[in-house]
Amino acid sequence: MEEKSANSPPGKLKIAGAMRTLLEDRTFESITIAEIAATAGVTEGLIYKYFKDRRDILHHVLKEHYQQFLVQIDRDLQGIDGALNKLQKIIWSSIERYANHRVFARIILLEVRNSEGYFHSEAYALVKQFNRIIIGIINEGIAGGEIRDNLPPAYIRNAIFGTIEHSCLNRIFFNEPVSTADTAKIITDLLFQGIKR
Amino acid sequence: MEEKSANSPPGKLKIAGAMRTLLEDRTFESITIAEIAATAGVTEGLIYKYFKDRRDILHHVLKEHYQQFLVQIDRDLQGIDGALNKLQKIIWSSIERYANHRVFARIILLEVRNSEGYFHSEAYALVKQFNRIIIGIINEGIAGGEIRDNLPPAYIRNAIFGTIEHSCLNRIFFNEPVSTADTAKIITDLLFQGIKR
DNA sequence: AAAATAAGTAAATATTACTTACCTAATAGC
DNA sequence: GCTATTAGGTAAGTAATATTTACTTATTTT
Repeated sequence: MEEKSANSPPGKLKIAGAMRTLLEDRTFESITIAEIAATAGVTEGLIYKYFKDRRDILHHVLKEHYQQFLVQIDRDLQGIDGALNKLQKIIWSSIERYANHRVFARIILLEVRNSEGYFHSEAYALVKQFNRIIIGIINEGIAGGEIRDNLPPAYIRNAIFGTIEHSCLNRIFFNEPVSTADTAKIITDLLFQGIKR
Repeated sequence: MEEKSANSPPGKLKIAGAMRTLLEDRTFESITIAEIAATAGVTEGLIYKYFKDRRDILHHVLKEHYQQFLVQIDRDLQGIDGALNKLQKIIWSSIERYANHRVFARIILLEVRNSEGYFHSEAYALVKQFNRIIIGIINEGIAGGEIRDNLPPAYIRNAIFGTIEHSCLNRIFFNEPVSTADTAKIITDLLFQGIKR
């Protein structure tokens, strides 16, 4: 049975909400089960009714965020033609997400990749799904002659997301605001044209 | 007094060595103090004589790795003229490091950035030092007309390291071998020329 | 050689993730 | 409409493990 957040029991919603709140300005490692329970207003035991362990809560929160993100990306891409135009929009949308959803950025960029379990989570399945979409667009661009045909698509994807992530990470660490429009423009220009004069 | 690894007490060396060994195929989170002590052949108490806490051992190991890396980079750059040639060599050297020093890659790409303490560590000071070198080379390239003058240097740096890291991360996760030469060639080409046809 | 400091140990304590046994309210089946 | 079953929830434990403390032994310094 698909579990929609709408019909999730109130306790589960409160637990996930508490994790989100606490991640706003704390690292995952520093957040204790006792704190989560207190913030959620439930007992510690209940947490283990809904989640396998502490990390499972994190994966759950990421999954929900990523679902929203994919819905938004899908919408953002509608009506856009051309692989480069689509990539440009994806760059913009991704930066916008990181800039306006610090918790999402924190989790995916810093907190999950260091555990084996993540790669078997539902959240990671969504990441792979997004990846396939990107690779599809890149291949479309190569086939259509918009994108160079002597670069492996996976590297192009790595360049796009590596650059975005590195650019957003520092901002997140030091709580600096990110101008989505400016950042997206610079990164798109850099990746499309290269750095060489 | 500067503490050289040469004159570190044997216990401290064994502890750092144990951490390195265990990180070879385990995540930091999963490594316990008891295990470190057992692997090192010392008692748990001794660990707290030399290190503030568990994470401090990690920072210490990273610092030692990074020191080696900086020495190597310095050597690698000798005799190379031109900003782009230097950047190309730095790309190659960085990939080579990640490819051949999995523990180093693990620590810096996955294990430290999620804790506040890292940004006050000696290891991070070395990272900042390396960053200044890179920005210097980029500025040199802009001044000399080799590199476009309408891209902020920090973004160029982000693109270089973001792309390298993303390209090496997956390989590390899934234990795939990395061909330094091929990877460096592709990334350099991609970043220098851009992805647009 | 005495004093001081560094290296190292063993056992206690403190923290915190996770379990167990239980209660209560809702709900499905007859 | 009564009963069995399950879902939501609690409180008090247990177990794992990071960190401290008080102490012993070796090494240096004067």
